[in-house]
Amino acid sequence: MIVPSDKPIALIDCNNFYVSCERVFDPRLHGIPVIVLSNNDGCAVARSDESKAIGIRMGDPVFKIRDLMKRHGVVALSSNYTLYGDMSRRVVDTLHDFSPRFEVYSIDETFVDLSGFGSRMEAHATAMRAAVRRATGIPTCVGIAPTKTLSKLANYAAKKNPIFGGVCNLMRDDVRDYVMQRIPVGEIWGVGRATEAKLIAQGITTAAQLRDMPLALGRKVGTVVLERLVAELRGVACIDFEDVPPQRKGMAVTRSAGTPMMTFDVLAQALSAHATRAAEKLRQHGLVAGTITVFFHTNKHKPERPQHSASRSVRLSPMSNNTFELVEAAIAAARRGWKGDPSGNGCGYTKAGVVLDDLIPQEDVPAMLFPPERPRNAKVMDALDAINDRFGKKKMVTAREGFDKKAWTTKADMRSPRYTTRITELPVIRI
DNA sequence: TCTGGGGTCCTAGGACCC
DNA sequence: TCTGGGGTCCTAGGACCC
Repeated sequence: MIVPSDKPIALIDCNNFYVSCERVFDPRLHGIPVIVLSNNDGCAVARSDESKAIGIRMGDPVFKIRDLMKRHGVVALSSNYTLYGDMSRRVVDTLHDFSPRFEVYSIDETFVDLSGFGSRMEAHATAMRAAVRRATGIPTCVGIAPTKTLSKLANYAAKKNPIFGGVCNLMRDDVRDYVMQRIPVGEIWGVGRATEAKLIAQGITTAAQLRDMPLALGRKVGTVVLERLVAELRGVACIDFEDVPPQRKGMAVTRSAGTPMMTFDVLAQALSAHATRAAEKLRQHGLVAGTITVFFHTNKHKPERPQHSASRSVRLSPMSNNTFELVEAAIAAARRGWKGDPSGNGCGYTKAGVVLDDLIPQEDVPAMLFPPERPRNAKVMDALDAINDRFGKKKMVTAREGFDKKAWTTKADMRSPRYTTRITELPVIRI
């Protein structure tokens, strides 16, 4: 017998997180439309309320909204992940005081177990918001409900409707039903464009209607995922609370190029840089990879130009997190996928990446009967990491990557200072 | 001129085995 | 002329998330 859950789960979600981070350090950004751009300064990935109000949508490409931005004086900033990552850590640190059990779900959202707070849970959530605001300057909203999907829904309501005062509690059936009848099905966590279209075709347009859909029909229209989602909307918890992060399965470093990469050398430089970064990430997490895949492709938004895309994988044996081994493997794989004209020029690749799979903790690597000679051992990697840690990223790189990056590096022309993590970029106050 | 990056999960279908 | 069935594993691709 499956019974609905009565354990309250809170979702605390930072409002317009990237923009809010920027505003903490530059108060001039308050009250005006601000957007934060994706890598390569391509699209808007975060918008202030003012930017949303003038019609800028999530993911809008900058070149398409240039007029709108000019008309309304929109301030656009390149993304500054160093800053956002550090601010995110500070937000989570604050939450430690509010529950022994929480799950950091993304850079700006955390699920918090509020079991045991009884009738005080709303007051507790309000105190949590105030504490985060005080400690970091970041505004948040909280949704409370018996399942993760419903707490996402509650959070959405808290953000949309000021009547809730930033905390929406959907533990009560009547409030929950009221809210669910008013939320469009496409806004539900787990319903994307494709599923939304299928549901609307079935006449299902609200969260309440999706909740009342027969489970079997849910499975037929979608998959087991949609069936589970329907159950979650009924208050049956199907998605586990992961307070211990699961072992990650893959890892990727991919970038768009500032200008198309025409020659194999330039592509190899970019892929070397990505493989180098990927190896660093592996070592930071104490992992090794069993498979490396490289891919590169031309600009899909320009179908009138010649198109080409390639993806090649290599097994790493022995498994590795060694920069030199990964760079070598990446280039060998790229050579197999490379397509150039007779003069040696390629198609102008605009994006390339390195993907690592079959990750396991370094200490779990199976021993080999006949291990190959590996002169570039862990000590060299330690030294490499120590130098780049002390003197700054990319101070020491492989010759394959080199220091001349103009041909492929990503654009980030409007990045704010790394206020909290670089001593040279501290904010300065003049009195 | 200019369109992000890094993840997870599920399914279908082919290869392979007995 | 007739030519199985059931299981597992792997991969590619789709959908979704932030």
